[in-house]
Amino acid sequence: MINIIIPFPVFKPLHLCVSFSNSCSSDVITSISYGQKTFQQSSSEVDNLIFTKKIKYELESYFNNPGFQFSLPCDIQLGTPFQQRVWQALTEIPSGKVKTYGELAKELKSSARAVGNACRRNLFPVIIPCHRVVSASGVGGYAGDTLDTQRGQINFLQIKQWLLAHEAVDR
DNA sequence: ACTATTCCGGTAA
DNA sequence: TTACCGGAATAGT
Repeated sequence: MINIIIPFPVFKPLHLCVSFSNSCSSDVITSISYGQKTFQQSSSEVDNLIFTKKIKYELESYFNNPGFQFSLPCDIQLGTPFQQRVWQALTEIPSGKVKTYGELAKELKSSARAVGNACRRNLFPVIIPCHRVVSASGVGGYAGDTLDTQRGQINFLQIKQWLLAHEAVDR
């Protein structure tokens, strides 16, 4: 498995850690997580330069142009069958638009709460845009944070808000 | 027994 | 009428 680190705009010590592996001759991203600088960037001899460049290129493109469409392969099968359905649906929400947990639930014939769960478990934040799902009354949660509860140093809701503002969603 | 929810009824300003 | 609480309903882990 290979990790690459990409700085996240605005939120100073914040980075995106992208992990990928090469399973039978094709590269797939296996997870993306938020971290603060101190992370180790693993440089393997087998490091696929082409793929790491593509990851960097696509993320930088998105940060420069919110309408950029990702084509990076994610190993969506790492999720449960239900999570796979939700994550797939997320990829179909275009930049600049949002859906509520309830709306998505209706489309998937599930419940708002279950959809929220699947979003919370999203292994590929930013490129699978779980930030485009909001609550009926407000903004909803992000990375486990809600309006009431915050886990680490940063309140990840600010990041969700930033992503939405970046995509020119008014709310 | 937890959730990144939502809807409806009651109450108060 | 609007705003704000409580509680039940809900589906997946």
